[in-house]
Amino acid sequence: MIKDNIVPDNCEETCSQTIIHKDIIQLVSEHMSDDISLDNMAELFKLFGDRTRIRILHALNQSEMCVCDLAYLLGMTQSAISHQLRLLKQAKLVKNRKEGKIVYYSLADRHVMQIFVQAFDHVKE
Amino acid sequence: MIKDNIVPDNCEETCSQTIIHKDIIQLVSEHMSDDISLDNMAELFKLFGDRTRIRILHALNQSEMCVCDLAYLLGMTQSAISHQLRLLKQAKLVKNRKEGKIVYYSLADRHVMQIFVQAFDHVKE
DNA sequence: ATAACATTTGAATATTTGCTCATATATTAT
DNA sequence: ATAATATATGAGCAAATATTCAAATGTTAT
Repeated sequence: MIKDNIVPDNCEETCSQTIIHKDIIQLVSEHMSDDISLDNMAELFKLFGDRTRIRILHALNQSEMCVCDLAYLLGMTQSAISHQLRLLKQAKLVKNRKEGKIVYYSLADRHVMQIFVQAFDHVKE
Repeated sequence: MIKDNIVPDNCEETCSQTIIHKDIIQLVSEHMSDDISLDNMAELFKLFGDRTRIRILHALNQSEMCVCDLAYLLGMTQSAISHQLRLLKQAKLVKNRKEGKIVYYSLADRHVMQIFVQAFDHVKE
């Protein structure tokens, strides 16, 4: 789908922003993904972009775990862990099952961990 | 490499945190990556986890661009774009070349965009 | 019933972070 | 030289976010 020209012919006069390369802007804007997709990506990456959450996900990639085991493993309060698990669950990155008073969390989507693994390779240079 | 037991035998007495499954904690802790790697990953994802930066990266994936063209394309001030480009450059996600007074930015590492693409697939469900 | 325990949740706090605004730097044009 | 332009940068502000603390919920044991 080709977008309409986003760069008006008279933009030098009407736009506050300076434009140097009309042609490049026009070309790139035609291939820009819609904002919603990019926003969703940013939201996904935002969840990965936290030390606590990434350690939780990495741990759950090894084994299903309950909240207080995670808290002990990561050296954090159970409340802090619970708050983060809620965010991860909202994003459907983890799921849980209840067994008596204990709640076990696990990864909801193996596919997501592929992103994780690929980033891990990159970080190791 | 097998780590030493991180769960002391007498932990129920000495630890403030309750431990329910010693065996699982021991197992998972043996396979936890070192904190520095996970921290580096979190830092990388943090950079991806912002609407502006992800749009910049997506645009630069189409074509090298200068600062003020990016500003126009994304509808933001040149200063805001410049600040974000600085962060992306620090992380070696983008590089730049100078031609007169114009600075052209481009992706520094095609490999990084693989992470981007994989996440994009996931977001589209 | 009551007590103990695992977890959740809301409010408060502290930190981080993205943008704006003003200014500085660097290059080109006159 | 001076002016104009492209970019960079520092300070300040507002919004977002992670954790703590206290209290609520739900389950099991006595």
